Amino acid sequence: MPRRSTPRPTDSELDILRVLWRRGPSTVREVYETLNRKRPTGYTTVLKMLQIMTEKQLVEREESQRAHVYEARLPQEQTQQQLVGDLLERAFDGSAKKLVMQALSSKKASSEDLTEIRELLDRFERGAK
Amino acid sequence: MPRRSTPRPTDSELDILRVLWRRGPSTVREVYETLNRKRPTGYTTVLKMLQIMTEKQLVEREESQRAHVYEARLPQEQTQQQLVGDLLERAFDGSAKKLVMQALSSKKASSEDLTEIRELLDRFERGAK
DNA sequence: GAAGAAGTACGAAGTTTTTCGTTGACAGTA
DNA sequence: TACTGTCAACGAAAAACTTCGTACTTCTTC
Repeated sequence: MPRRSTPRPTDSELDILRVLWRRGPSTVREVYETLNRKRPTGYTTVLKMLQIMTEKQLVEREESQRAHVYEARLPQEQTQQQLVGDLLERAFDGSAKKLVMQALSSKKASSEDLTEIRELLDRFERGAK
Repeated sequence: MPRRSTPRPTDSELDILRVLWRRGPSTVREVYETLNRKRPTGYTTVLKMLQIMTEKQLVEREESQRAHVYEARLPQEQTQQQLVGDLLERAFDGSAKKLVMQALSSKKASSEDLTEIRELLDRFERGAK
């Protein structure tokens, strides 16, 4: 039975997705070399991860070339959406306010960022009140 | 060697922590009964989880009574802080702005919430610029 | 004080996640 | 054609997570 929605990526899977989002479609070797700089990993480890992620539908595989090319199936924003929504339910009892406030105190945002966030707030206030 | 900082709680652990935060210090049975309403679970499963969580220092155990009393070791806010900070690094490349924007679009916050967030923004702007 | 209820501890088994060695296929080259 | 390097596939093993049965202890009540 096919899965309705992609499962939440694990930590390692997210590491790989981040590479794919940044680089775009990539071969195993490319992912491996990018990843290896941050966190020492074996080539076959990355390969296996990508194979598993293909099964889970987290990535898509293009097999026309000898070196298969992998691509994230969902855009970064959609996965972020999923992860935030998930955290919201699991740890914040669905209170977006609390999450936002914790996020803002957790890391300084720049002045420009704060302005952008204000604009977003305005748009929300006006729109879906 | 003692662990410097508590590990990130897993999904099931978070379920239990949420109960403890809501109820305050509780016996296994109390946690079990609260949890069981939402998600069918065996008593010994909850017990085992709490034992493991004690080892991981996620909870503290008071053994003076026959029925041990468990308590979350960290306040909810601190754990939320940890989880948000973690997600921030892992999925948002450290951009609090993006996280906040995704959080706000993920779930409607009330008008009052938006106002509170604005106040927080002001405080940030003024303070740690 | 024996029976039963309620509790903890322990261990085991199933599942998922993570890592990597080995094998065999394929391509380029001397 | 044989050698060398690159690749995917597979399987296995270790670790983490999750669940629960069983055994033993302690308290209560008749």
